Amino acid sequence: MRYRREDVVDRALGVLDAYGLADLTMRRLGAELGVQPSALYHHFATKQLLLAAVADEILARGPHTSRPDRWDDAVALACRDLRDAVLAYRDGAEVVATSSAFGLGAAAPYDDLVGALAAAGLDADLVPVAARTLLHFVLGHATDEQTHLQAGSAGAIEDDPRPDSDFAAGLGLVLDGIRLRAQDRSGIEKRPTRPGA
Amino acid sequence: MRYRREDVVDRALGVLDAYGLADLTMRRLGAELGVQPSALYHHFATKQLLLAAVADEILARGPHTSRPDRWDDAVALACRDLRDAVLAYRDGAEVVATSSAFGLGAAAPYDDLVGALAAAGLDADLVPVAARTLLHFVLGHATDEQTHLQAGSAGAIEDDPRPDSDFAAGLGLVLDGIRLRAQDRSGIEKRPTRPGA
DNA sequence: ACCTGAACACCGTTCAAGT
DNA sequence: ACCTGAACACCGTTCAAGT
Repeated sequence: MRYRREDVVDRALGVLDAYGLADLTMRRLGAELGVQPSALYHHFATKQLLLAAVADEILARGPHTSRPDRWDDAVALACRDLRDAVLAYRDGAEVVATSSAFGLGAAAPYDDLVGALAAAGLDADLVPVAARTLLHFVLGHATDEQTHLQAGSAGAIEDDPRPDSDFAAGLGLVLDGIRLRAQDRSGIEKRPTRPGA
Repeated sequence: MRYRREDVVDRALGVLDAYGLADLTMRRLGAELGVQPSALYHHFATKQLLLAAVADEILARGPHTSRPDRWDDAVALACRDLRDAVLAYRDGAEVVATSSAFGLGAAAPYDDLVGALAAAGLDADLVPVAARTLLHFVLGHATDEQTHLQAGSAGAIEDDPRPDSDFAAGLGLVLDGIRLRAQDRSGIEKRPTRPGA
């Protein structure tokens, strides 16, 4: 059987979701495709590049909500989309975070955020800072969530399941910090930051 | 030669700083100590628990600045201390972040932040949210920095070296978001959030 | 273009046995 | 209490050779 890049990535997603990142090995993936591990190196020079392609595919398969007019709503939705995308696959957050850190893939969310932040009227050198701060929060939060999920199912750790409101609250925190520096600060008056908002 | 837990951790720190996390293997560490790899399992049940002890030691060796009176200064300094601690060892941020995510160690920074945030007069259930948001930012930022550092020295990626001001700017963002929710909001008026502060 | 087969240089972990 | 020696079940990657 002969495969193309996209077939390999598709099967890698399947192995990832079914067995987790630790079991997504070149040998395991080869066996799953009925092929020698060495055959995979015809499609990807290294495992790291395979994982970058997997990360990009996770993001491509995630939701791409149409951006609302208000810049802060657009930023919040970009974060939601990213979160939903990585939570859809087991260990998805870690795969995306690692590829993103190595600069080998997962550039789309950063570009999305920079685009959405452009309308905020921020100081130019604050845009990348804000984008990366949001990225660290979303991916860090999702990684924690998925780590505790499998740790809980393995019975290793006894821990509270962080609710979805936890994400919203943390995002609101960072978003308000950005709003304070934005030219258009209408979001702060419009949305009280005290509980009950 | 016979070793105790602390000797093993100390040598692990040395291997980590000299060769990086990827080369910190049980076999390598055993060789470095002049001992069979299996001997390490007398001190640590798994490699993960060894790494948790390494993470705790990295944090213990880091700075522990005395906390100022203002709650927001105390929070900022706790973040600085954490950052300085993990940056002092190669791949320190990743080691601490991983152990922290697995809940096997590195609990001190979270407790520090919760302690410093207690004086902010936040809604009770916002304190853990704020603490984790800060943790995600500090460790995510430091991990990025260290990843790009070794990627740059390996010549793999060409990337801007993010300056130290980048960290301060991101921290200011999150901190302002917390200040907005604090009972004592004097920090917002006292410290203009626009550039030139 | 895509794959096989075999090899190289490794991993974490277990376990009986030694001192 | 701490370690050895040997094994088990794996890794990522390379490379000549096949079709």
